[in-house]
Amino acid sequence: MPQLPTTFAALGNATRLAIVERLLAEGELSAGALQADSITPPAMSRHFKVLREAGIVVQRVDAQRRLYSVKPEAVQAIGEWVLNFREFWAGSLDRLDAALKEAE
Amino acid sequence: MPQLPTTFAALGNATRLAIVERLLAEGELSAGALQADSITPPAMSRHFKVLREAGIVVQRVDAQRRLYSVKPEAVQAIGEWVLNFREFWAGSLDRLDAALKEAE
DNA sequence: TCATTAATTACCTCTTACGTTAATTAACAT
DNA sequence: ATGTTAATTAACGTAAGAGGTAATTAATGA
Repeated sequence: MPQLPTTFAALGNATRLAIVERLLAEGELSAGALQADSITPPAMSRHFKVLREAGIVVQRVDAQRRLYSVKPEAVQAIGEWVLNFREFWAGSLDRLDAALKEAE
Repeated sequence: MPQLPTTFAALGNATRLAIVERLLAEGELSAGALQADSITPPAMSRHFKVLREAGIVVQRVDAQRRLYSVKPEAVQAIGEWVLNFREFWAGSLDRLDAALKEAE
């Protein structure tokens, strides 16, 4: 499991964040379906690699297609990081803790 | 208010994430108090600038000292991003939504 | 005033990130 | 076999990120 800075760094790029958001909203999608027309396929391919290596997405092979989906643990790790500092929120978010635990 | 990719990018560096975590845990601290000995003051200063420009911290001036603290909205924005995709968690995190709203 | 403390800005170096086009690999379909 | 589709790897250029030393600004204190 990669470090949190690595996760944040991977999401710190608008193209990659958009990929992850589409996968979260629509579920598993192929590289082709995720292709943005403002960028070339090789560039997209490298973004997928960054996301894979950061442990944010997993790749599944189906013939020539590469199907991607988000790893729940990655998003959950971010949620838990926020919750780790819930004292900062003056205790108003205590229920988040239980909720995140349930999702495990 | 900066974009989410900018926020993630700012936290995507181990030194800056450590700064933010100390501020969250200990509250307002001066640049000097946050100084890591593995890095020079100028380098730290530039990290503070990145965090300021990303809207993650605010600077307060006290004589020669610069006092930093975390902007709650920034951490909250991350929490809300996670929650925006709560359907992904099979509805088990619905309560997070209410909790984050309370913290506003 | 002059030295000290706190932090930043200027300048330079090196590495990584991100994009492109061209070439390649792999699986299908005819 | 051959062409087509899907995606990646190779090779290359440019820009941004992160670090250092030296110089500078600003406030304090003797």
